[in-house]
Amino acid sequence: MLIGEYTHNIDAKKRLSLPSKWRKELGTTLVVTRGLDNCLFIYPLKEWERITEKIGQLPLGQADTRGFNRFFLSGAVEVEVDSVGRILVPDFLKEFAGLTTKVVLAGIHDRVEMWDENRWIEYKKRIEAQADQLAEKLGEIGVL
Amino acid sequence: MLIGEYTHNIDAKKRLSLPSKWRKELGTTLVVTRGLDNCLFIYPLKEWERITEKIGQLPLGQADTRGFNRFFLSGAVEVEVDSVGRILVPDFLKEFAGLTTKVVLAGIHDRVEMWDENRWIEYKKRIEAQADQLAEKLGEIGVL
DNA sequence: CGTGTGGTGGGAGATAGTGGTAAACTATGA
DNA sequence: TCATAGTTTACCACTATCTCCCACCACACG
Repeated sequence: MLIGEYTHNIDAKKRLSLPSKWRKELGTTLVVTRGLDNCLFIYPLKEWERITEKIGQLPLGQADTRGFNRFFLSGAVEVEVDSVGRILVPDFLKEFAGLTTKVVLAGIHDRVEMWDENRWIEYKKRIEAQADQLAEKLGEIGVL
Repeated sequence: MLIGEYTHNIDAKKRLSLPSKWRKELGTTLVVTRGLDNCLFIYPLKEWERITEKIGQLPLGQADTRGFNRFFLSGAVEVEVDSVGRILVPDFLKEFAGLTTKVVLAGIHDRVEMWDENRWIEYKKRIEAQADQLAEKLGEIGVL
Protein backbone atom coordinates (compact mmCIF):
# COMPACT_ATOMS: atom_id res chain seq x y z
CA MET A 1 0.00 0.00 0.00
CA LEU A 2 1.40 3.35 -1.05
CA ILE A 3 1.21 5.90 1.75
CA GLY A 4 3.23 8.86 2.93
CA GLU A 5 4.44 12.18 1.63
CA TYR A 6 7.86 13.07 0.22
CA THR A 7 9.35 16.21 -1.27
CA HIS A 8 11.87 15.68 -4.08
CA ASN A 9 13.40 17.76 -6.84
CA ILE A 10 13.05 17.51 -10.59
CA ASP A 11 16.51 18.25 -11.92
CA ALA A 12 17.50 20.05 -15.10
CA LYS A 13 17.16 16.80 -17.02
CA LYS A 14 13.58 16.24 -15.87
CA ARG A 15 14.62 13.38 -13.62
CA LEU A 16 12.67 12.70 -10.44
CA SER A 17 13.70 10.31 -7.67
CA LEU A 18 11.04 8.04 -6.29
CA PRO A 19 11.07 7.46 -2.54
CA SER A 20 13.02 4.29 -1.84
CA LYS A 21 10.21 3.00 0.33
CA TRP A 22 7.93 2.62 -2.67
CA ARG A 23 10.33 1.22 -5.23
CA LYS A 24 9.62 -2.41 -4.54
CA GLU A 25 5.89 -1.93 -4.73
CA LEU A 26 6.00 0.31 -7.79
CA GLY A 27 8.19 -1.96 -9.89
CA THR A 28 10.31 -0.82 -12.81
CA THR A 29 7.67 0.26 -15.32
CA LEU A 30 5.22 3.00 -14.41
CA VAL A 31 2.54 5.03 -16.13
CA VAL A 32 2.29 8.76 -15.51
CA THR A 33 -0.86 10.57 -16.55
CA ARG A 34 -2.91 13.68 -16.00
CA GLY A 35 -4.67 13.49 -12.66
CA LEU A 36 -7.48 15.33 -10.97
CA ASP A 37 -7.09 18.67 -9.20
CA ASN A 38 -4.03 19.62 -11.24
CA CYS A 39 -1.73 16.88 -10.14
CA LEU A 40 -0.26 13.89 -11.94
CA PHE A 41 -1.07 10.27 -11.19
CA ILE A 42 1.60 7.59 -11.22
CA TYR A 43 0.51 3.97 -11.46
CA PRO A 44 2.45 0.75 -11.39
CA LEU A 45 1.99 -0.92 -14.77
CA LYS A 46 -0.29 -3.60 -13.33
CA GLU A 47 -2.62 -1.10 -11.74
CA TRP A 48 -2.73 0.85 -14.95
CA GLU A 49 -3.79 -2.20 -16.91
CA ARG A 50 -6.53 -2.85 -14.41
CA ILE A 51 -7.79 0.70 -14.84
CA THR A 52 -7.69 0.79 -18.63
CA GLU A 53 -9.66 -2.41 -18.68
CA LYS A 54 -12.40 -0.78 -16.64
CA ILE A 55 -12.34 2.31 -18.81
CA GLY A 56 -12.73 0.13 -21.87
CA GLN A 57 -16.03 -1.08 -20.54
CA LEU A 58 -17.52 2.40 -20.38
CA PRO A 59 -20.20 3.25 -22.97
CA LEU A 60 -18.38 5.07 -25.73
CA GLY A 61 -21.42 6.89 -26.99
CA GLN A 62 -21.48 9.46 -24.27
CA ALA A 63 -19.65 12.69 -24.85
CA ASP A 64 -18.29 12.94 -21.35
CA THR A 65 -16.91 9.42 -21.52
CA ARG A 66 -15.05 10.33 -24.66
CA GLY A 67 -13.78 13.45 -22.98
CA PHE A 68 -12.58 11.57 -19.97
CA ASN A 69 -10.83 8.99 -22.12
CA ARG A 70 -8.98 11.67 -24.01
CA PHE A 71 -8.00 13.44 -20.83
CA PHE A 72 -6.86 10.33 -19.09
CA LEU A 73 -5.43 8.16 -21.86
CA SER A 74 -3.87 10.70 -24.20
CA GLY A 75 -2.02 12.18 -21.26
CA ALA A 76 -0.55 8.86 -20.21
CA VAL A 77 3.12 8.01 -20.65
CA GLU A 78 4.91 4.79 -19.87
CA VAL A 79 8.22 5.41 -18.11
CA GLU A 80 11.07 3.22 -16.91
CA VAL A 81 12.70 3.55 -13.51
CA ASP A 82 16.46 3.97 -13.94
CA SER A 83 19.24 2.26 -11.98
CA VAL A 84 19.05 4.69 -9.06
CA GLY A 85 15.26 4.89 -8.84
CA ARG A 86 14.41 7.88 -11.00
CA ILE A 87 11.88 8.50 -13.74
CA LEU A 88 11.68 11.10 -16.50
CA VAL A 89 8.77 13.53 -16.44
CA PRO A 90 7.79 14.74 -19.95
CA ASP A 91 7.47 18.46 -20.51
CA PHE A 92 3.77 18.46 -21.32
CA LEU A 93 2.95 16.76 -18.02
CA LYS A 94 5.24 19.05 -16.08
CA GLU A 95 3.43 21.95 -17.64
CA PHE A 96 0.00 20.51 -16.97
CA ALA A 97 0.72 20.12 -13.26
CA GLY A 98 2.63 23.38 -13.02
CA LEU A 99 5.77 21.62 -11.83
CA THR A 100 8.96 23.57 -11.39
CA THR A 101 11.62 21.94 -9.24
CA LYS A 102 10.19 21.14 -5.83
CA VAL A 103 7.67 18.35 -6.17
CA VAL A 104 5.57 16.54 -3.59
CA LEU A 105 4.96 12.83 -4.02
CA ALA A 106 1.92 11.58 -2.14
CA GLY A 107 1.06 7.91 -1.73
CA ILE A 108 -2.68 7.29 -2.11
CA HIS A 109 -3.70 3.64 -1.94
CA ASP A 110 -2.47 2.16 -5.18
CA ARG A 111 -1.21 5.26 -6.90
CA VAL A 112 1.26 8.06 -6.33
CA GLU A 113 0.26 11.66 -6.86
CA MET A 114 2.72 14.27 -8.01
CA TRP A 115 2.15 17.88 -6.99
CA ASP A 116 3.92 21.14 -7.34
CA GLU A 117 5.00 21.89 -3.79
CA ASN A 118 3.18 25.20 -3.54
CA ARG A 119 -0.06 23.85 -4.94
CA TRP A 120 0.13 20.96 -2.52
CA ILE A 121 0.55 23.29 0.42
CA GLU A 122 -2.42 25.35 -0.72
CA TYR A 123 -4.55 22.28 -1.26
CA LYS A 124 -3.69 20.84 2.13
CA LYS A 125 -4.66 24.08 3.82
CA ARG A 126 -8.07 23.93 2.18
CA ILE A 127 -8.59 20.32 3.20
CA GLU A 128 -7.46 20.78 6.76
CA ALA A 129 -9.80 23.73 7.13
CA GLN A 130 -12.70 21.35 6.52
CA ALA A 131 -12.11 19.44 9.70
CA ASP A 132 -15.79 18.78 10.31
CA GLN A 133 -16.11 16.97 6.99
CA LEU A 134 -13.01 14.96 7.77
CA ALA A 135 -14.42 14.01 11.13
CA GLU A 136 -17.62 12.91 9.43
CA LYS A 137 -15.73 10.66 7.04
CA LEU A 138 -13.66 9.24 9.85
CA GLY A 139 -16.87 8.46 11.66
CA GLU A 140 -18.24 6.70 8.59
CA ILE A 141 -15.33 4.31 8.46
CA GLY A 142 -15.46 3.68 12.17
CA VAL A 143 -12.31 5.44 13.22
CA LEU A 144 -13.79 7.78 15.76
CA MET B 1 -6.97 -1.26 25.75
CA LEU B 2 -4.69 1.72 25.47
CA ILE B 3 -5.20 4.21 28.28
CA GLY B 4 -3.11 6.74 30.15
CA GLU B 5 -1.02 9.77 29.33
CA TYR B 6 2.76 10.01 29.01
CA THR B 7 5.18 12.80 28.18
CA HIS B 8 8.25 11.83 26.15
CA ASN B 9 10.83 13.64 24.08
CA ILE B 10 11.50 13.51 20.36
CA ASP B 11 15.28 13.60 20.04
CA ALA B 12 17.42 15.25 17.38
CA LYS B 13 17.04 12.17 15.19
CA LYS B 14 13.23 12.28 15.28
CA ARG B 15 13.04 9.25 17.56
CA LEU B 16 10.24 8.88 20.06
CA SER B 17 10.04 6.28 22.82
CA LEU B 18 6.74 4.54 23.28
CA PRO B 19 5.62 3.92 26.86
CA SER B 20 6.73 0.44 27.82
CA LYS B 21 3.25 -0.35 29.09
CA TRP B 22 1.83 -0.23 25.58
CA ARG B 23 4.54 -2.02 23.65
CA LYS B 24 3.06 -5.47 23.87
CA GLU B 25 -0.34 -4.29 22.74
CA LEU B 26 1.00 -2.08 19.96
CA GLY B 27 3.27 -4.66 18.38
CA THR B 28 6.34 -3.92 16.28
CA THR B 29 4.76 -2.31 13.21
CA LEU B 30 2.67 0.82 13.60
CA VAL B 31 1.04 3.38 11.37
CA VAL B 32 1.21 7.06 12.20
CA THR B 33 -1.17 9.42 10.44
CA ARG B 34 -2.69 12.87 10.54
CA GLY B 35 -5.46 13.14 13.10
CA LEU B 36 -8.03 15.73 14.09
CA ASP B 37 -7.38 18.85 16.16
CA ASN B 38 -3.74 18.93 15.06
CA CYS B 39 -2.64 15.72 16.67
CA LEU B 40 -1.33 12.50 15.17
CA PHE B 41 -2.96 9.09 15.42
CA ILE B 42 -0.91 5.96 15.99
CA TYR B 43 -2.46 2.62 15.11
CA PRO B 44 -1.26 -0.93 15.50
CA LEU B 45 -0.92 -2.48 12.05
CA LYS B 46 -4.01 -4.61 12.51
CA GLU B 47 -6.22 -1.65 13.34
CA TRP B 48 -4.85 0.18 10.35
CA GLU B 49 -5.71 -2.67 8.04
CA ARG B 50 -9.24 -2.62 9.34
CA ILE B 51 -9.44 1.07 8.48
CA THR B 52 -7.95 0.88 5.00
CA GLU B 53 -10.36 -1.85 4.12
CA LYS B 54 -13.22 0.54 4.80
CA ILE B 55 -11.53 3.36 2.96
CA GLY B 56 -11.35 1.17 -0.12
CA GLN B 57 -15.12 1.08 -0.17
CA LEU B 58 -15.54 4.84 -0.48
CA PRO B 59 -16.61 6.20 -3.88
CA LEU B 60 -13.50 7.52 -5.61
CA GLY B 61 -15.04 9.95 -8.05
CA GLN B 62 -16.11 12.53 -5.51
CA ALA B 63 -13.96 15.51 -4.71
CA ASP B 64 -14.40 15.28 -0.96
CA THR B 65 -13.43 11.61 -0.95
CA ARG B 66 -10.28 12.49 -2.85
CA GLY B 67 -9.57 15.15 -0.28
CA PHE B 68 -10.13 12.78 2.56
CA ASN B 69 -7.89 10.14 1.04
CA ARG B 70 -5.13 12.63 0.48
CA PHE B 71 -5.41 13.85 4.03
CA PHE B 72 -5.53 10.47 5.63
CA LEU B 73 -3.46 8.23 3.36
CA SER B 74 -0.72 10.57 2.23
CA GLY B 75 -0.51 11.58 5.87
CA ALA B 76 0.15 8.02 6.96
CA VAL B 77 3.48 6.30 7.44
CA GLU B 78 4.29 2.75 8.40
CA VAL B 79 6.98 2.68 11.07
CA GLU B 80 8.93 -0.05 12.81
CA VAL B 81 9.54 -0.07 16.53
CA ASP B 82 13.29 -0.31 17.12
CA SER B 83 15.13 -2.55 19.58
CA VAL B 84 14.54 -0.20 22.52
CA GLY B 85 10.91 0.69 21.77
CA ARG B 86 11.21 3.83 19.67
CA ILE B 87 9.65 4.94 16.41
CA LEU B 88 10.69 7.56 13.87
CA VAL B 89 8.40 10.53 13.31
CA PRO B 90 8.76 11.98 9.79
CA ASP B 91 9.29 15.71 9.42
CA PHE B 92 6.04 16.41 7.63
CA LEU B 93 4.03 14.84 10.44
CA LYS B 94 6.03 16.64 13.10
CA GLU B 95 5.26 19.84 11.30
CA PHE B 96 1.58 19.07 10.90
CA ALA B 97 1.16 18.46 14.61
CA GLY B 98 3.47 21.31 15.59
CA LEU B 99 5.76 18.96 17.48
CA THR B 100 9.00 20.26 18.88
CA THR B 101 10.57 18.09 21.56
CA LYS B 102 8.10 17.53 24.38
CA VAL B 103 5.31 15.27 23.19
CA VAL B 104 2.27 13.89 24.96
CA LEU B 105 1.15 10.36 24.17
CA ALA B 106 -2.46 9.68 25.06
CA GLY B 107 -4.06 6.26 24.95
CA ILE B 108 -7.54 6.36 23.38
CA HIS B 109 -9.22 2.95 23.10
CA ASP B 110 -7.36 1.24 20.28
CA ARG B 111 -5.17 4.07 19.13
CA VAL B 112 -2.58 6.43 20.59
CA GLU B 113 -2.73 10.16 20.05
CA MET B 114 0.40 12.24 19.81
CA TRP B 115 0.25 15.89 20.84
CA ASP B 116 2.64 18.74 21.20
CA GLU B 117 2.79 19.25 24.95
CA ASN B 118 1.68 22.86 24.88
CA ARG B 119 -1.23 22.21 22.56
CA TRP B 120 -2.27 19.33 24.74
CA ILE B 121 -2.29 21.52 27.82
CA GLU B 122 -4.35 24.14 26.02
CA TYR B 123 -6.74 21.57 24.69
CA LYS B 124 -7.20 19.98 28.08
CA LYS B 125 -8.00 23.35 29.61
CA ARG B 126 -10.73 23.88 27.06
CA ILE B 127 -12.12 20.41 27.56
CA GLU B 128 -12.05 20.58 31.31
CA ALA B 129 -13.85 23.91 31.20
CA GLN B 130 -16.63 22.23 29.24
CA ALA B 131 -16.65 19.10 31.31
CA ASP B 132 -20.10 19.67 32.74
CA GLN B 133 -21.55 20.21 29.28
CA LEU B 134 -19.85 17.09 28.04
CA ALA B 135 -21.23 15.17 30.98
CA GLU B 136 -24.69 16.25 29.98
CA LYS B 137 -24.16 14.91 26.46
CA LEU B 138 -22.83 11.67 27.80
CA GLY B 139 -25.86 11.42 30.01
CA GLU B 140 -28.09 11.85 26.98
CA ILE B 141 -26.53 8.90 25.27
CA GLY B 142 -26.67 6.81 28.38
CA VAL B 143 -23.01 6.64 29.30
CA LEU B 144 -23.19 8.21 32.73
C1' DC C 1 22.67 -0.71 48.32
C1' DG C 2 22.71 -3.68 44.29
C1' DT C 3 19.93 -4.96 40.40
C1' DG C 4 16.77 -4.41 36.68
C1' DT C 5 14.14 -1.72 33.63
C1' DG C 6 12.86 2.33 30.93
C1' DG C 7 14.08 6.48 28.58
C1' DT C 8 17.76 9.00 26.24
C1' DG C 9 21.97 10.00 23.63
C1' DG C 10 25.86 9.21 20.40
C1' DG C 11 29.04 7.02 16.76
C1' DA C 12 30.18 4.23 12.52
C1' DG C 13 28.71 2.21 8.52
C1' DA C 14 25.19 1.97 4.99
C1' DT C 15 21.95 4.15 1.91
C1' DA C 16 19.14 7.54 -0.55
C1' DG C 17 18.89 11.60 -3.17
C1' DT C 18 21.17 14.45 -6.32
C1' DG C 19 24.50 16.24 -9.58
C1' DG C 20 27.71 15.60 -13.28
C1' DT C 21 30.32 13.43 -17.29
C1' DA C 22 30.77 10.80 -21.23
C1' DA C 23 28.85 8.12 -24.81
C1' DA C 24 25.01 7.29 -28.12
C1' DC C 25 21.42 8.65 -30.77
C1' DT C 26 18.56 12.12 -33.59
C1' DA C 27 17.96 15.71 -36.47
C1' DT C 28 19.16 19.32 -39.42
C1' DG C 29 21.57 21.56 -43.02
C1' DA C 30 25.22 21.87 -46.31
C1' DT D 1 26.12 11.54 -47.65
C1' DC D 2 28.45 13.50 -44.18
C1' DA D 3 29.25 16.71 -40.42
C1' DT D 4 27.77 19.05 -36.57
C1' DA D 5 24.73 20.48 -32.97
C1' DG D 6 21.36 19.28 -29.78
C1' DT D 7 19.14 15.89 -27.05
C1' DT D 8 18.93 11.68 -24.59
C1' DT D 9 20.71 7.65 -22.04
C1' DA D 10 23.79 5.11 -19.12
C1' DC D 11 27.16 5.27 -15.78
C1' DC D 12 29.84 7.19 -12.00
C1' DA D 13 30.56 10.19 -7.79
C1' DC D 14 29.51 12.91 -3.76
C1' DT D 15 27.23 14.18 0.52
C1' DA D 16 23.56 14.43 3.90
C1' DT D 17 20.75 11.49 6.24
C1' DC D 18 19.26 7.31 8.15
C1' DT D 19 19.97 2.74 10.62
C1' DC D 20 21.82 -0.15 13.64
C1' DC D 21 24.21 -0.90 17.62
C1' DC D 22 26.11 0.15 22.01
C1' DA D 23 26.48 3.00 26.21
C1' DC D 24 24.76 5.83 29.74
C1' DC D 25 21.74 7.70 33.33
C1' DA D 26 17.78 7.81 36.37
C1' DC D 27 14.51 5.77 38.87
C1' DA D 28 12.06 1.90 41.05
C1' DC D 29 12.08 -2.19 43.55
C1' DG D 30 13.56 -5.77 46.22
